[in-house]
Amino acid sequence: MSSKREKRRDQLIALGVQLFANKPYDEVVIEDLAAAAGASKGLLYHYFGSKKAFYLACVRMVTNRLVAEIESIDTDDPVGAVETGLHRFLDFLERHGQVYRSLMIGASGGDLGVHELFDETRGVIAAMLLDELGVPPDHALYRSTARAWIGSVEAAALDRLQHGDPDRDAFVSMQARALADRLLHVHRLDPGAASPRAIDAARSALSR
Amino acid sequence: MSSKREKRRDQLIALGVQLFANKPYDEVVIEDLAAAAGASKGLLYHYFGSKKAFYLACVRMVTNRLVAEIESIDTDDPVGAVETGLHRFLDFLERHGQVYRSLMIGASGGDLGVHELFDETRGVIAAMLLDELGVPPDHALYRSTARAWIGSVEAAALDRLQHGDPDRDAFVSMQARALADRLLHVHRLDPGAASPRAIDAARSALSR
DNA sequence: GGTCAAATTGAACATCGGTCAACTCAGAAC
DNA sequence: GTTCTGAGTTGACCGATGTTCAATTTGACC
Repeated sequence: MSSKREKRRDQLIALGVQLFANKPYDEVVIEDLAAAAGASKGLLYHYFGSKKAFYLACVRMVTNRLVAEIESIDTDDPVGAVETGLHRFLDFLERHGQVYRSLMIGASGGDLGVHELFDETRGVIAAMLLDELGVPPDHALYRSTARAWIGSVEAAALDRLQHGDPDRDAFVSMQARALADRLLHVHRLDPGAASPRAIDAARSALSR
Repeated sequence: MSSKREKRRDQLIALGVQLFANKPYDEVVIEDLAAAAGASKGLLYHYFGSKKAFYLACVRMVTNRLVAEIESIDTDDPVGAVETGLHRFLDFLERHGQVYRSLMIGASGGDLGVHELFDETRGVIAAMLLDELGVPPDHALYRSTARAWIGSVEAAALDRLQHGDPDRDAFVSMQARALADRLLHVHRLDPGAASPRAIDAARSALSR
């Protein structure tokens, strides 16, 4: 249930996302923003308190969308889950790539900066992955592996966005395979940490 | 040979790196910066033209240092080269981690933003890696693989910096192994693209 | 219709990046 | 030795813009 206040907030945020996608942070002037919203400058401060806070709210709107899409994947089949996760990430980038890049690039660091927010998002996704593996979230090797893999997916996806180069299926299969390789390697170092089901899934992903 | 002008420039940059490491971009005021340098505001504009340009110069100073350290690795032994590269990166983060993080986080995007600079740095390192493999730099699968791996190393290293968790040797061996796995997989998809020497090295890295 | 809290405004303020005309001064030119 | 020149340096000033706030409007509820 969204109150009238929340509706207005979301409406302003949606506009902000749109503006910040095309211009970097310090080229977006609050006054223009307010004008575009058909409101006054002061209103934005009433709702958000500061320009930085407003920007953060815009970023959170976008990252939330991504997390929601990944979260809604049903996890009966671990291998399939990873692959659809990758596909959804690519879809997400195709639709919101400009925004994603712009938001990640722009802005500055305060007490809680954009970087922290993106990092938190990666952490949430890593936690979902670890949970899927049946591994406690503080297991050092698996946590490191999850973060490494997520970092690699992000880097390669942005590279792909720029070059258009490895086609979707090749990309997905390469990344899925890389994850399986990494997981099996950690499993060799510390058998028993991950659930057998996850390990079997990794093995089956490699033998294709 | 550094002229007097370049000396002064570097001196100002060194101070900038120090300040930007502790405070985010928009909390560092040019006037304070000038005062700390024992100079006037106008001088900074004489040397750099804008605050953003000054910030970029500071970032470039740091990324150059990293590239130089990686570039100076002798590449007789591919496996050893990768491992020492990883070690140097960890060393670099241990010494300049605060700066690295702060600089990467701070600032906003203009015509040429910080993000572009960091991305360029990753591109340079990826190119060195591809060159080492004897692969043309525009080979899609290998380029994607290189970017993915570099992204994973960066993500995992920052994670390690935060948690202190996987010890150095485990970290290095995991990442080296992950690279070998990825390379061999691409090699299976497109044999003949990479130099046999590199592929042999990857094989030997896996059988340890 | 009255009341009160929330929404909204716009003028005033403060900060800070950027500009510029002037000054200093070391070293080249004569 | 004097003059000239150009770079280094300054600090006062300007304009843009984020932020504050007292005042006004709106709208829901009794």
